[in-house]
Amino acid sequence: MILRIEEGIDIPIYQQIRNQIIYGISSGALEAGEQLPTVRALAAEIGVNAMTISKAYQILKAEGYIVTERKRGARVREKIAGSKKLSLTNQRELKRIISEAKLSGMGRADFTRVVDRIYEEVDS
Amino acid sequence: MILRIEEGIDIPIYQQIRNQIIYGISSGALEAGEQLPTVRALAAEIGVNAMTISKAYQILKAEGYIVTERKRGARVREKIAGSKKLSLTNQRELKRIISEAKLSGMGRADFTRVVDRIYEEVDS
Amino acid sequence: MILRIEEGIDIPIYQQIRNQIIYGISSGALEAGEQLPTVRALAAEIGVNAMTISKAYQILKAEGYIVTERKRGARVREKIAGSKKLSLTNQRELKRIISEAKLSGMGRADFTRVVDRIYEEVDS
Amino acid sequence: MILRIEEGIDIPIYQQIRNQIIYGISSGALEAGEQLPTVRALAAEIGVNAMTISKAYQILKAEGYIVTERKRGARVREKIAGSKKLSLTNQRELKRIISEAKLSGMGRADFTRVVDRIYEEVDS
DNA sequence: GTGGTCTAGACCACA
DNA sequence: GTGGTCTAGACCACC
Repeated sequence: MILRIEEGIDIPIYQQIRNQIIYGISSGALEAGEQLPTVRALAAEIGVNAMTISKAYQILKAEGYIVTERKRGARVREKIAGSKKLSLTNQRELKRIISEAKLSGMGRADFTRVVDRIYEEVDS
Repeated sequence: MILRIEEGIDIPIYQQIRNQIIYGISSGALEAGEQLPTVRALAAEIGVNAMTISKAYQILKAEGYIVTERKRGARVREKIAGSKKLSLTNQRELKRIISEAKLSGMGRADFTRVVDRIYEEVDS
Repeated sequence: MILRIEEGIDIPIYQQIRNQIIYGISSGALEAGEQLPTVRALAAEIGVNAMTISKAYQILKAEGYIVTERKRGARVREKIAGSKKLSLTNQRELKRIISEAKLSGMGRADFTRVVDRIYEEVDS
Repeated sequence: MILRIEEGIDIPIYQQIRNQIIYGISSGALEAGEQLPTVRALAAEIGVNAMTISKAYQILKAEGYIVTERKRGARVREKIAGSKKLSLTNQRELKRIISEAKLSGMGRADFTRVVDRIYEEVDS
């Protein structure tokens, strides 16, 4: 599991970390119950402050994706609660993306093809 | 064509305006070549600073969605460049959304159903 | 609206601030839409670091009690979403409190009396 | 009397043990004068460090819920001091919970209903 | 001038 | 040795 942080982009580092870990869980690269790197270790590895990692972990914890315990560190949650719905924020984002896709000339079939490709990537 | 600015949400106002205009073009509410309100008129209408509108228009122009001419103001571009591809940013966002959807228990069919619903909304 | 931070207690400062603001909203001391102190002003007033206040505001924002905007600062949300249920955490806490109350000799009526008293305090 | 330690929750293990024993006494599962398991036995049973159990017992002793005697181990106290009042800490917690309940749209009757339900659970 | 992000330190409770 | 909290600074985007 390798995290890559992009610099020339305006997504906060802690969000990028949060997103990458979600990719990892979703794709199976991180298994249920699997141990995550310690805050300090991950901070050293990607060269950021420990608080930045801590913030990412706290978000993931608040969202129900991981659990953290004092002595044991952070682990992927065994059972992640499934609402089976997109958040309002994600619905809004998806609408924006689809609007832009349509303006770029992509039809519904083209878009679905992209979705399928990503699904396979994530659905290893 | 009515612009609705949501407050209590983290998207900058100029981005919201940019997005809404894209929805408008995508859905046909704004036609190719159609005149957009002047910066000052739109600023007055939705009660924000003129600089904010100006910034939104500049972005839309840089992205190739509108053209601005001296004295005549801004118009929707006649032929919007069709790359038929998602931008890297949008691909990344879509991947994030799909990852979260999958973790929430949505299968590929569930997701495609949401896409279809939004497509119809935008494609009205 | 005065915030009082207690020191000899192991509740994190940002939590205490979060709680006090919730008391304020619940009791009506803080009205819907009312402006909260700026992060820096409140930090100076109670003598803590600005990040500590910021963290409290972010929690309140994530919980849907307040909204924050770049230029306008933080305000009490106009319509606070009502689940009409206690969180699991609060149910667990309430169970613990009731157990301890019972062991101290309080009957159900005694406990209800305390609840009523607090309700009036909060329900000004 | 079975102790269940929940993981993925922010309450320290020694506190969870302390709370569960209080539930037990309150509900009658543990009777006055009843012998508690030895520190080592309980530690082995639920798979935690003996120090953790010891800390829980020390707290319960300091709070007056149990007594410890040389050689004989720990027992539930015969007569638990009945102040018939909530501790200041519990009053504060209850106030917080009621404030949150009220903001979630629960009226006093709704809250009392929850209290009643828990009372029956604890009062079995 | 606002909230948001980030750093480089520090101390603490838990186990 | 872990995550959690806190400080005192700094810079940034937004408006």
